[in-house]
Amino acid sequence: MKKYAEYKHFDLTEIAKEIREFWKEDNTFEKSIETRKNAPPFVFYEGPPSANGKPGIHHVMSRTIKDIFCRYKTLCGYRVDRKAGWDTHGLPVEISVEKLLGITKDDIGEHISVEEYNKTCRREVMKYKDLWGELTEEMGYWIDLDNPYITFDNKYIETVWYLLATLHEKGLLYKGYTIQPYSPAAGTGLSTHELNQPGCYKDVKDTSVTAQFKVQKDEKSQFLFDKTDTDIFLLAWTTTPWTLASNTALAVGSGIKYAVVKTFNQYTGKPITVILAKDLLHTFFNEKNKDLKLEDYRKGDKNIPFEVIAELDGKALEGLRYEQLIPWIEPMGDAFRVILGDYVTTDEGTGIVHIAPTFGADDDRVAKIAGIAPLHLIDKDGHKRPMVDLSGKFFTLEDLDEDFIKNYVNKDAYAEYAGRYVKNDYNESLPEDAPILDVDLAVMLKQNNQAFKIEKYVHSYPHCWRTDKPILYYPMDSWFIKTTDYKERMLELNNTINWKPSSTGQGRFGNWLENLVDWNLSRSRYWGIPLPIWVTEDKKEQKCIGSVSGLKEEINRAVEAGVMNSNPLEHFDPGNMEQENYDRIDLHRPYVDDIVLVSDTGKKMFRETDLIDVWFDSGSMPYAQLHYPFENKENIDNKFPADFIAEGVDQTRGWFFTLHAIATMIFDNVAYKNVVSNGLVLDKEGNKMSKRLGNAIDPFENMSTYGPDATRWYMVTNAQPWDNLKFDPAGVDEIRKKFFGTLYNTYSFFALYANIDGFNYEEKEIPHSERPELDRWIISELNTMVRNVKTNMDDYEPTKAGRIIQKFVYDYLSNWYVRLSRRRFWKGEYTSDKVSAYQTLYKCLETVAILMAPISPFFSDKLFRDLNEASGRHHVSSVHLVDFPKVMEEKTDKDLEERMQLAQQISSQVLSLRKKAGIRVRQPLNKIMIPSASAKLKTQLEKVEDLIKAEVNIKNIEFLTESSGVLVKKIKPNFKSLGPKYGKLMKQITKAFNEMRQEDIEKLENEGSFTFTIEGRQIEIGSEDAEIITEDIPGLAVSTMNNLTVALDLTITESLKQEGIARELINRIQNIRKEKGFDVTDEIDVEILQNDTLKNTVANNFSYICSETLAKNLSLEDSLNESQAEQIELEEGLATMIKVNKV
RNA sequence: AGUCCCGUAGCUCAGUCGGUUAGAGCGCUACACUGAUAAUGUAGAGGUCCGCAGUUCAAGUCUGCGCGGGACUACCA
Repeated sequence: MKKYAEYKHFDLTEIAKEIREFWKEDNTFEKSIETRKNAPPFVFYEGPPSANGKPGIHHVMSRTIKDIFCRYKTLCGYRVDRKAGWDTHGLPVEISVEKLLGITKDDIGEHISVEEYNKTCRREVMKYKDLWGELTEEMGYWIDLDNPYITFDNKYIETVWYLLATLHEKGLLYKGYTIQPYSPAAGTGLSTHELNQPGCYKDVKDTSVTAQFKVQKDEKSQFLFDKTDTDIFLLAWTTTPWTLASNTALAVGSGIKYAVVKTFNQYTGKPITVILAKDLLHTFFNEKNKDLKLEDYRKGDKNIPFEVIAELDGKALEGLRYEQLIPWIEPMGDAFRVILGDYVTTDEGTGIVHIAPTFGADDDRVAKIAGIAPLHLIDKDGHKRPMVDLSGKFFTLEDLDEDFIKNYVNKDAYAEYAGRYVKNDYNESLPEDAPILDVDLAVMLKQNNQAFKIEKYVHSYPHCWRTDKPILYYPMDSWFIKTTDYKERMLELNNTINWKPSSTGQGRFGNWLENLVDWNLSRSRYWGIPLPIWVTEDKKEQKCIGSVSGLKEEINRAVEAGVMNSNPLEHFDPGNMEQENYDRIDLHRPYVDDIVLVSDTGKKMFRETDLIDVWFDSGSMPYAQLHYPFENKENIDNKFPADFIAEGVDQTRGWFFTLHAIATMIFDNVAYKNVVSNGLVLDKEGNKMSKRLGNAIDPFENMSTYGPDATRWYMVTNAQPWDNLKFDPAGVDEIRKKFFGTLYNTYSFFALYANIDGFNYEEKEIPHSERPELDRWIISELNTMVRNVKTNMDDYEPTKAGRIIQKFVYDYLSNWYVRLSRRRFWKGEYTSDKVSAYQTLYKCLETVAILMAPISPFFSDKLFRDLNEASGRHHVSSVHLVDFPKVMEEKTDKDLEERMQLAQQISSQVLSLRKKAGIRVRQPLNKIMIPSASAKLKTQLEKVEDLIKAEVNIKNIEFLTESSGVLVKKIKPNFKSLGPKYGKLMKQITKAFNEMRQEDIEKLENEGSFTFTIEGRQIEIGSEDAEIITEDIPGLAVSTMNNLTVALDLTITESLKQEGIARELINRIQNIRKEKGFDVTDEIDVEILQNDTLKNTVANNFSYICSETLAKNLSLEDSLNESQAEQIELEEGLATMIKVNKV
């Protein structure tokens, strides 16, 4: 006969190791997919991690979430394919390689060839692949690591190219510019990543100018001129005066109040009228001067009078036109208009913002929206340029296009400043005391009555980390995807996605979509997917390549045209999908850069040197992992869109977005139907984990200390996935001891007795109706649990599901069912009651094992296999291959659950009363009384009476239904029912309730209604409107909880006393049995040294004592041989000697 | 700066539709039990529900404004 495995000690780490090895041997993961081969698919996408960094504890978090639902859906009968993936491109890899090689970006192509550099990247990016593999295995994350998608693979790149070509065909790819940090000293653009290096932001002292922009007098501005007789100026502040020459607009805030102020220019003494934010008046005008008369002012006076002559909303200023401040160059398009800017504040400056679209990202954005032209120059090559060249100086006239100068440039005015560096830092040859452009411009404005205020201003400004020179925000060429064209559709589709939590979807993600800008695809780096776009030198013709075979054909044409000598893709065999074929080529730089194509008109075409944003790589994974459409074209419907994805909330604008954008633009579909975004894993103090602070948790160490199951269970049940998790190893240990320990104990208990009785689940199921109350109860709770776990798992709420399982195991199964059923397992013959107990407990353990399997895959499998090994109920090797339990609604019984709840509560109350009275539980007591019991309550309690009696060791339960005068009652208003009816009167009604006398309460009880008079109004209350509880029963110990009162009779009669002592005696005998190591089935002889108390006690409880202790003979003796006897004390002052021997 | 999340006992977290005694586990203290024993149970202490204002008969719960922690995005005259 097969036995249930029994263990000496409990070690979760050991269990995990054993099960892990078993899975390998058994191919359990493969089986879990194979056995569902023809089942409906549940599509899951793995967000690719980068193996360039070591995995951390937060990866255990997100992968646990992923694993849970994949395993759960497998149990529910779906086929869940899980392809791993690796993110291999991007800046982090490049930076780490630069560090490794001790080079900078500038060295690439100079001191090290691109070829060699990229080779290093390819190698480095997989540096920690093995470590990731270990983590995956040790934490029990089931994913197919043998066939991963890899973003640097040529097949992967080909699909990405296909997607880009599709976008190009739809006209969604275009070349534009963005304002990016640029270092003129280094001659290179900087990424935000580089800008965030420590020490990049430094305090600098700049000349700041509050400039006066002269309002044009026209129909629109007439209302302003009606109020004053001077010129009217809009005030705008800047810390970079050199950008004023590129100003093309002014922005005001629609919610900001502006003041129109009549005053004088402090430098020229001229009377002027200026407009600025009302809130900022005090920074420009001294409150002390407000009573000065305008007409008393003389040029040169220190105190300048001012008068607010009007106030208006920002909206009223919109559309005003003004004269160009520094009229050197004429813009090509609409300009010099007041527009609304969403980001305008009154924290600093004037509340009116100077807009130079060529030198500010925000400026560029609001100007585009308002249709304002940027100030462009045309250089000798015919290119549009900003006013500053790449070396950081104003363009010289020689470098500009002649026609352009003729038509747009005020040569005389500009000539004075052309060629000047905007920051002296950019020109090493300038002496320290060289004139500063900003200062010269300020002086010029001052003289022209265009400067309202000039001062030095200290602020923090980013510097280039390589040259230490200030950076410039500068327009750089970039390729864009016109995502804005699909904004509405993306929003629409987003509404169909089930976000967990929903706030991330509607809030963070929704808002992001609302404010969508075009996707900047360009990265001027080396290691990444090259942009497959070839352009003629005159920029007039483009080709976007969408496949390797397409590229091969184009090259062949180029070779024919004599543009290329040979075809580097010569050995590539179009149409052959073998990996080997694809490994013959390399689509990375520098090889693609060497490819020159020929245009339809016969011109040479060169590749645009940019790489694409790595986020496009990962966003393409639904298709690229399948090499779609080159392979898997037919079964894409089974793989797209995903039913479920999960990643950290930091991916909202990363992977979640790129998946969504590409799916919307190309497939007009969502990429995923359900998405869980989990929060951060912080240390136990709530700080971010970092290697620097030394507070990072090593996932391997944690899992080997506490076991992966405990780690996973802790992470899932401690906080909702989307809340940040404060990770405390002590909490993991608590889970290990409490949850898994309890479950292990419960199993051990079962195994111990099942093995003794030879229970193998061979008997027929005891019919539900024939099982005892307690069994039917736990089965009811079990089914309720299954239903609730299923509901929550279906709703992607693993935390709630886990907590429900926990509650069942602790409160219902261990603390109540097993504790109350213990006797049934070890007492008596192998009756049907015993079989029922075994079947019931077995069923509970088995079901719990299945329900917890997604969260704690190792322990659950161990538990399941130990059970199944002996019973053979399931013909599968693992818990992960069974079907999720069906809810048997017919076996749930709400009344039963409720009355067991009552039994627990009453037991707890009685135990508490015993405690207070100092009467131990072994001392039987006569009765408890429950007053004011409704008929329902009474029927309910009668069914659990025996349980309560046994649990708290009392003889009887009495129900007091009639209100005999002995009960002292208390009444409380039912706010929920009275509140809506009486509203404001509630305070007085509460008072009236408090003043009710015992007779009043009885009247309400007996007649079902009672009437108050409040403010002359008759208030009739019914029994629904009040809660009546018994506060006290004279002479008895009373406890009230949840409107239920229990009174305990503390009287101990002689016979109760004797019974109590008999129990003590039994207890001592049992102890001795145990001490002596008797088997639980051994029969014994007992001799006791008698005394008067014992004589009656034993006589009156003789058979009870014998049956409890398996005593064949029990005798009272006048003397005992002391050497074989033991001294026992039955209670304070009652001691004797006893001899216990095996028969 | 914007968007989002979080703030309840020493710690980690529940708290339904707003309903008057705010709960659990751990930890701490005291005890009980001893055929689950490296197990189990009971009781006790412990609260400015982050603050202020508002709505309401009634606010931990709803609204507004703050404070603190965190994330993402943008970096600003």
